[in-house]
Amino acid sequence: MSKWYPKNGRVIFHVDMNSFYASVEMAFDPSLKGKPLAIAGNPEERRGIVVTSSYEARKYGVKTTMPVGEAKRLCPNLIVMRPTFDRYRTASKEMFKILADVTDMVQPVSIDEGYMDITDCQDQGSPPEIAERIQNRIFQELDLPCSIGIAPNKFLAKMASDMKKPMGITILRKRDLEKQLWVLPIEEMYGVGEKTAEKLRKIHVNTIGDLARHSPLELKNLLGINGERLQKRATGIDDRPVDPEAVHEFKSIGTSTTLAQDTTEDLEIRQVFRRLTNKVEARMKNKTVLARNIQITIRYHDRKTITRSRQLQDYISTSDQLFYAAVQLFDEHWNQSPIRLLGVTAQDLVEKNEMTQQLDLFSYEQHASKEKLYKVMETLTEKYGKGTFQHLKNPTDPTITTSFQKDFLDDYKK
DNA sequence: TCTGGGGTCCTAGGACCC
DNA sequence: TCTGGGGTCCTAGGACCC
Repeated sequence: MSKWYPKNGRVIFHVDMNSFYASVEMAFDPSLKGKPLAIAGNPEERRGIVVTSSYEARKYGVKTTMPVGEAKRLCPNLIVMRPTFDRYRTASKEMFKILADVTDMVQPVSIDEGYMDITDCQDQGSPPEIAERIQNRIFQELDLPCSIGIAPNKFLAKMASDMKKPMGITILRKRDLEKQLWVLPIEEMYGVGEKTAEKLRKIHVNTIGDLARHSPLELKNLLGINGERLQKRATGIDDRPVDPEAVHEFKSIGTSTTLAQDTTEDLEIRQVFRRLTNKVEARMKNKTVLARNIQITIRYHDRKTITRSRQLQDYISTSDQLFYAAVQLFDEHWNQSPIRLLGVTAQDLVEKNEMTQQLDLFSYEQHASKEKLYKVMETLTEKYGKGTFQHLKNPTDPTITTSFQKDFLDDYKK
């Protein structure tokens, strides 16, 4: 058994649910099993693209992001369903519960996949045994298929889980890279998309093996830091840890919507922004965060898309605040042509509860009077509400601009 | 039959400071 | 007197992933 757990190394799983949305619908309504099924938006509202399809549908050439019309042409018997996200979220939670029974070292990366570090799970059996138990439990208890990749790091585990689907378990050892990984075409590598593949093909890098063996300097010149990283991964090096906390560390919260019809109507645009900011507010409340930066997205009728963002004076969270900031940006930048999509994203987020604990940032030991500092902070906290000290990293910084900070300096100098 | 919605990370230029 | 170089912040856009 110990041969599975090297002294200087890790054992990483990547658990990947197979055609997740379609599988959840089939578990919910078993009469769908064995039929070509696609989950897609409503074409009437211009959201008609395939999000997920069952393996039966894939046989006909149905693919993710394909317009529903085209999918139906390829597969006339295709059953098309709208997504029911609540079902997927519930199934996802159950799935991660099963993973958590093995170890706390689980990092969800999306609704249907996650990494596990099982290096310290030797008492539970060999990695293939553990993987099989996980796969069986998810299948028997939730009626959902998954594939699991077993490897010494995240990248290889991710590539491994992709090799056998559905219901595969694939072990990818360092010594097997040449046979199992290097033979794959370059666009199948995680992190290589259309643009990068095109560039790599031009310098005759056609497989992952070609990438591993190519001149590092040339790759750096072509792709920058990403070139170095991709090559490292191709040779089997990836030190990223499995981080169970990462899922809580949100960097942005945003929402966007494609309009049923392009519009130039000011009232309608404002109504859309109101809906969007209501949604962002609700999700920010859920996570108890505040934002100091707001970004809007405008997609025009010709699909040209622009983003405009602004750093704010204060941390905000309410729909009103988001709305005013968003509409202001919009009025400054809209070129008057018909709009296809609008979006609002809150960025530069901070945990609300942490805001009251930011006193540390002051280095108030350097100030003449602690008591005075506390008193001023107290007064201003009353005036502005709890959590106002987050952005006050250096109260003596002459460049600070927020109204609160000016007040603080004025009061403190007295 | 035209191409959704949710994210992350990286780059690059300009402003500004020292 | 008309000129270096490093560092950080801000903004816009692009690539990629599910």
